[in-house]
Amino acid sequence: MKSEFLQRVIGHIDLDYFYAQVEEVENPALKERPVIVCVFSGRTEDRGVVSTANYVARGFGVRSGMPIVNAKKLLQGKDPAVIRMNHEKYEVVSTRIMDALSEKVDVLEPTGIDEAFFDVTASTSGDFERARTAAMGIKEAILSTEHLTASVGLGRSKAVAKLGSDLAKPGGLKVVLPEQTKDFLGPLAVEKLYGVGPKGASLLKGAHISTIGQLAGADPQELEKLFGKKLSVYLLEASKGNDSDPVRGDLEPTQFSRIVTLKEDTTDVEEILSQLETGVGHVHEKLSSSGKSFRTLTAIGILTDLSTKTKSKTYETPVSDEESIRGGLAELFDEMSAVSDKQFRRVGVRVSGFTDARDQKSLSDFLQA
DNA sequence: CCCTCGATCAC
DNA sequence: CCTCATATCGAGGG
Repeated sequence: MKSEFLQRVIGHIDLDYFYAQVEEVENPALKERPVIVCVFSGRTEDRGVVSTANYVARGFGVRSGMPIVNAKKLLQGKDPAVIRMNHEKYEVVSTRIMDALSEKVDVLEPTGIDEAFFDVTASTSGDFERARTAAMGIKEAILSTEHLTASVGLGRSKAVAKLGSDLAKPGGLKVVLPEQTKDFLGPLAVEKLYGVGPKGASLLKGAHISTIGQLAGADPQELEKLFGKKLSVYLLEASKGNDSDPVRGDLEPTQFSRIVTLKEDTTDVEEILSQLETGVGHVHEKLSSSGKSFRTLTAIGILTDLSTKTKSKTYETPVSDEESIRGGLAELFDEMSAVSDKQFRRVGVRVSGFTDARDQKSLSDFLQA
């Protein structure tokens, strides 16, 4: 209970250019070369995007999300290493690191395969210098055990910590003391703030808000008109480093999904279901391995113009078998294609509305009814 | 309160 | 030219 009145000490850790760095560790000769780890769509030989590029490749202008073809142009004659993404491999490394990390902090909240928030308020008694030492130890441990570099930010809130690790990249440590928070955040561009993407940034620009400092001084009423209740309140808090969302170590996934790119655009439901079969298997496997059942099934379609259509159904009672997924999807895609005759480019499946053992219907519930 | 759907974010 | 996975919000309808 002693941490009850302490100012929080929050960290954010980000493994640098993770997928590409894992490949470098496995094959150190790659370090001198541009490396791009790619997701191939399977449409044609070279279609797809760059998932992660090492800093050598970034030096030539390559960015993640960039079509592979474009990246290759930028790396013409630069001896690039083009590597197919191997998610399983990165998952193993990530799990090892996250497990070790969870031993070194009070609370760890992974937010992706290569990043996590952590809380060290209690173990440092709220002292940022002790937290700095802990963070250096964490970076050192990852370097010596996995040969990987990471960037870390420390601050009094998640938004501050995240911003810190971002500015510390690659390989650095940024400590924002509570009393420095305002000066640190003030001059930064709003789009740097966690939760502000392209759409939000452009809305803010329209309101003549371009720095986090300006956001902090914005009229709450006006912000609410632009962003709604929840988000406007969050933005205002985060811009002052006062976002209060806690670091949670106990988060369970609430959905599993899989999207595949079709060999070619189509409206044919049979074809869609056939090509989505591996996706169904994947989602079903995730359900099995996590021991979850779901109630809501969603068919996802991404049309030729890249707009997204979804259609979902909720089962009366939780299910987890593959046939409920397959059969449900057939219905949903039939209904979807009946409404619009647009062609699908990518299709997917999502299960959500998990029920855990606590509120699972038990035999006694049935006997009572 | 529950369900459905689209949008946004960020990985 | 344009991958993939997840969480969250708000609107609209019941």
